[in-house]
Amino acid sequence: MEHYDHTKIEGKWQKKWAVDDVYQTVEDSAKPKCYVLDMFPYPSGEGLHVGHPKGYIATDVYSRHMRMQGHSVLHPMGWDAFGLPAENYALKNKIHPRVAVTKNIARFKEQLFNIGFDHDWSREVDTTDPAFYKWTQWIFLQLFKKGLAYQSKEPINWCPSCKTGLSNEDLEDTACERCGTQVEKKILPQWVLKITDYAGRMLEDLDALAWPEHIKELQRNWIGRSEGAEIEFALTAGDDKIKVFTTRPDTLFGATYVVLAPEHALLSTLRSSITNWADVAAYQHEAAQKTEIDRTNDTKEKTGVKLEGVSAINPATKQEIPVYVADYVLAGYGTGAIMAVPAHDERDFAFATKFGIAIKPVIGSADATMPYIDSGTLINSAPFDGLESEEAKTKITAFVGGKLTKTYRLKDWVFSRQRYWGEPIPIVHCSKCGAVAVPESQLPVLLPDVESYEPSGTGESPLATISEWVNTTCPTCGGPAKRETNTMPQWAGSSWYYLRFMDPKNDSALVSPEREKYWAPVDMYVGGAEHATRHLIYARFWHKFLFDIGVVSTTEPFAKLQSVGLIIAEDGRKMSKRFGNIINPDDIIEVYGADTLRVYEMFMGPFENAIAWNTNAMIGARRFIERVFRLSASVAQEDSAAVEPILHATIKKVGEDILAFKFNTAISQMMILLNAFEKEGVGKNQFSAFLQILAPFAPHLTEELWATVGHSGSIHTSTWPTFDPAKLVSDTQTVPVQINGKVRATLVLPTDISEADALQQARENPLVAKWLAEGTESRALYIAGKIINFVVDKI
RNA sequence: GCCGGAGUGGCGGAAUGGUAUACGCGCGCGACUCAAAAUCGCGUCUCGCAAGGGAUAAGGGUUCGAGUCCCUUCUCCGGCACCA
Repeated sequence: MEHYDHTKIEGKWQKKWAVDDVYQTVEDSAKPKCYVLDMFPYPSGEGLHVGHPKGYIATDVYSRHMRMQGHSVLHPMGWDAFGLPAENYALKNKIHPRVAVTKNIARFKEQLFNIGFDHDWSREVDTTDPAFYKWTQWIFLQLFKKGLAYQSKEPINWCPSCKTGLSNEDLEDTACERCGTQVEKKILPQWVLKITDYAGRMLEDLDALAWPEHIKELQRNWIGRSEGAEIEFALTAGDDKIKVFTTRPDTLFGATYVVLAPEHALLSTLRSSITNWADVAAYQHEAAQKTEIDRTNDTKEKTGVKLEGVSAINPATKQEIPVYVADYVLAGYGTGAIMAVPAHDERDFAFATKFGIAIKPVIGSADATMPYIDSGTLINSAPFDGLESEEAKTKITAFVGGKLTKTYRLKDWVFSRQRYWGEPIPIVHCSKCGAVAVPESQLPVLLPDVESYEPSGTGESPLATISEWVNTTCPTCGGPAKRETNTMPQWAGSSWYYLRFMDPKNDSALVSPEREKYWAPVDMYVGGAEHATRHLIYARFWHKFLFDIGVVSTTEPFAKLQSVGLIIAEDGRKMSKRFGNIINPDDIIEVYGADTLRVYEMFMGPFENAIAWNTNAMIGARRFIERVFRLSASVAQEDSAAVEPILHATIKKVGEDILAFKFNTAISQMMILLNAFEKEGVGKNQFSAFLQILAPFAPHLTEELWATVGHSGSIHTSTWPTFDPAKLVSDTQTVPVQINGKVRATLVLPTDISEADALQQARENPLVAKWLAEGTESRALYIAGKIINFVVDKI
């Protein structure tokens, strides 16, 4: 028998599959469809390491299985090539991002090709292709027209190293997620997307999604809903009112002061009434200087300034209470103002204690330890005394004319980047007409070539230096105008790319309604959990918007989601060029073969677990592949009766496990089957069925042996074998016998034996009889096919 | 602090409430070989000569029977956090 030459076999089939178009997407309305998608990669300059393909292998196994099960399968691949990673790589290596991206894509593609994936490359998309980003810009215009894209001059997160503004999702605590630099606050004119309008729906619709519970939980935390009330406090000066958000309107009678965030707009409005304005202004200035870290670090020591000359009226008690400005109240949450109830809130308690403000208990008993933060029965709140908190919340809110409301932790999406390598924002600024949408007929607004694409750091994009591009005419009035020079964030293209795969060549719509109806939603989406509060938030937001304007027919983009666990390096650290611990799949494939790599990565452990790469352990996968190859030489014409039950059990289990993403147990079951084949023999039909269920994992080897055994056509377009439930059970089965829960013997019993006969046989077994004789049998039970248990009371 | 998830051999891990440690790696012994590699066979939680006993982070409970369900505690991982 020939030696197993993986290089020859794998190369041969990869070429043939490409030539024969084996994996071309077929839109057959007679078949159920299945859209299987990976989170597409950034084509970085470092190429793929063995960790990247893990998710792609899983979707490959899944999509191959679905194809063999008779589905129309869409399994595409593309490139998320705009954004900081690609641009930083280009800057570092002194080549234009366009050139770098082209080169990197070619490299990635070759690496993916070597692993033998079933991607349909005729549907490849690239977010930096003008034919693609035309539609990214189009979506922005629709958002703009609906008032969901607006300009803001609020301070935003600024990364001094990447020299660009960032969204909340781009942060890792208070540092830039890309480079780890602490972000600063910077006031820059920004385009912001009103994702908060969708917060409620995004939260509510999570419940029905077939996503891992922990991913949904991450999103729930990120969106962060609080239910409470907005209540207005009148002032002793002027007509303005302070609107506060509180989750505890039941404690309103205990509100002994009000706090405004330092950035609160009302402060400057009240300037003329505030007699200690200099102190207040100084405090505002001080707060503005603090970084996010400073501000959140002083969790204990509260600071603030009392507004002199202005007081508020508690709408419940009608008492005059002081107003403070303090930075423990955040401008960006709720209304930027709170009613402070020191008796029932830890922060308010600390502040009131420091500043000598009255503390009035209104829940529980007056002598309880303060602050008492739980719900309870109201006191000191006539006429609401004696009510429970829950009921009081509604009644007190109504009593003072407030309204019950919800507020979210989620912030609007800062959408401008002061960088070169992104989609130009299709807006023209006209001194007469303001911000004007570029007409859709003029899309795409092409990203111009530029001599220096280095970020300026001034808060202006590098595009601002190209005057011939910047200067244009206003689409509305025809007068002189300037183009918007900020670009979109990296997340823009990835927020809708999955739609483009359905209809990648369409030039008149981002996706045709027919194609969309056929393929949507994505049936299985696979990627890292780190995208839970980034890409997956943005994509859901855009999708819901596209649903609202009638572009898509589903309210959610991704019906099912599986998160892939990282492969970490053998040294236990993250695989990174920095640590020099990267393993390149090309090297593994050269020595061990693509099928070995695929089987190993699926066998390593549960798909969601982060597991260290271990080249030693990978030998097991290689041995498995070789044993299958060797076994093919001793396949008999006649089937082996002895392996029938285990063969059918394996067909059943592998099919179920693939659907459940339990690839490790699917492979172990196939190993058990292979062990049985080697021991008991295997017939041609049995071996063929085995090859078919192994085919999604080891497509090259199985394709080769499929032909060797005598089949024509590709195994990958063959029909998945069916299992015969009648063959799952053999005539006899091994049943353990327990005495008081301890196994004392095992019996081989006919499958259809009655309880009485089973117990009888057990009692006659000498090992069992010995134990039964030691006491009085008080109970006996036979769980069919599972176990026999005798309860014996000791004498 | 709040919210998730997880703790099983030397390692990755398996186990609809029903023989804990499948499958694989590693290790040991043997066969083949002049020898080695590869391959194949046997063994491999722990105490014990054995009969038996003990062990799924710790402790309790439910059950004929618990890794699995319930309660308490500990540890690790992830998220959120001056969010009113």
